[in-house]
Amino acid sequence: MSEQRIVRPAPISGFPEWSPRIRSVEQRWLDHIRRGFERYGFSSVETPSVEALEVLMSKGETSQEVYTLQRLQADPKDDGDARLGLHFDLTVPFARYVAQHFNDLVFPFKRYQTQRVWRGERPQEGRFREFTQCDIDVINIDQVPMHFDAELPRIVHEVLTGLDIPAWTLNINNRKVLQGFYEGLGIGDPLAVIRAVDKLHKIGADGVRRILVDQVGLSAEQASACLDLARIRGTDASVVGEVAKLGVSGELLSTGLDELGYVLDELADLPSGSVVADLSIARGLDYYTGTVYEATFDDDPAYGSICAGGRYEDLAGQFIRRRLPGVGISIGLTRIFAKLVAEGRITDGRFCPTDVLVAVPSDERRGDALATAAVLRERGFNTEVYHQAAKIGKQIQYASKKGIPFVWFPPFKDEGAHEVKDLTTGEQAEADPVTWRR
RNA sequence: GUGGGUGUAGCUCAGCUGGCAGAGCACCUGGUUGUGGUCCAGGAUGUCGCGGGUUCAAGUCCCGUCACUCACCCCA
Repeated sequence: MSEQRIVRPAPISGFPEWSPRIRSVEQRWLDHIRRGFERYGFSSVETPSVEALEVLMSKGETSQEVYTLQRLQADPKDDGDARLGLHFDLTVPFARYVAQHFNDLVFPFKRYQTQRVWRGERPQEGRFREFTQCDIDVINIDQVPMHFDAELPRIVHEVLTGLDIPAWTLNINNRKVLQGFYEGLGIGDPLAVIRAVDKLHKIGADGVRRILVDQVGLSAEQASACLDLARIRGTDASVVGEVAKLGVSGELLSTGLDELGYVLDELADLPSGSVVADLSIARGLDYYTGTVYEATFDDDPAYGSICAGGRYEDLAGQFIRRRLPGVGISIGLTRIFAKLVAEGRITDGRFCPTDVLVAVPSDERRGDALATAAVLRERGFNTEVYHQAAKIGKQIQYASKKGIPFVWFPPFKDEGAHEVKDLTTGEQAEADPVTWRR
């Protein structure tokens, strides 16, 4: 042992990392999600991990905790580097991307983007500082057809259904309904109400009522009406009628109801209950202006949203003198995956992708082993060669620990035959590398 | 950012009212000559998070600090 001082390795809170066995499953998920997005013709885009701070902050007061980037050797007098921040979502970078590459894109531009994002908040169960989002967005010039508001949840439904995860529900609402309803009630600050109502599932009706009356300054009647709206939930377009029954009217409200009804009708063929209209969800104080989405696990809604998004009127418009509205939705891969990992439900991963380990009985036979491995690889088997001549038992043990299903023995003598051992059954038989089938 | 809890071997933890630092798992070697998983025997491993204080003596008590963790806030 050297005298060298060791740096103790320690986990960094909120920055998850997995063992190879778990990671292999995550990669499978990523492949699956990507295929799901491509089935609908979305293009892939990747943007840098960093954006100029003014881009990240562009939509006014950003509530997100942004990590900034700085060189260790930065000249204190030079504040140039502090102009960069790690992106906290993929929608804002995408809006910038669309504005910047406007001439090279075909509209409506449909893209998917799977990348890590960073938020400097205190980590907790299901809440990370570095995590992966799988985003799909559509941005178009001047207006985005409502078609997409329905297509995105359909894609997400397809993708998530293909993953072995606990039951979940995708809730849908429309900001115009909320805003129009509150305005119809004569409420001056609809955003404050939205923010309060968004907490309904967490603090309950009485808690929300208290905020609405005490902090937002609504009358008891107004607060009651807001709560009546928030209580509405339904699996089909009938919720539109229920909102109408509350007796509030307005142009924005009816536009919102038309949109919400349209989306629900378009999704009517999905299994009942997988997509639910929920007039309480609002998505905090984000940039959404129409449809909003939020999915949670049925048995643990407090775990947080596992999927979220919505329609935004003009995110890209801040970067270009064109009107570029969009609609998008994001799968919180890390949050979903981490829950299953924590519950010990990720059990079918492999430590390595190797199908066959070719044993090396002696240094003289090493060439045979390499040649055999080349043949197997050519035939599509993931093959590794044991790294040194060693006891056969050791080599088998290595394969066994790595979860490699087969160990291949090249002839130990010149006139001998190849043999394969199946580690799951323990059986061993003669085989020919050119014709062998697992 | 605010409040609570916890930091001892690679991992999970034990270590009572201060008195020579432990277990299980994992790891390495062996149980002879070309075969793993079981079993048996043996072995290596620690700035007790870091800094200070009290004491003859601190993993243990006190102060500070950092990290992790839980709740609030907020979100995927």
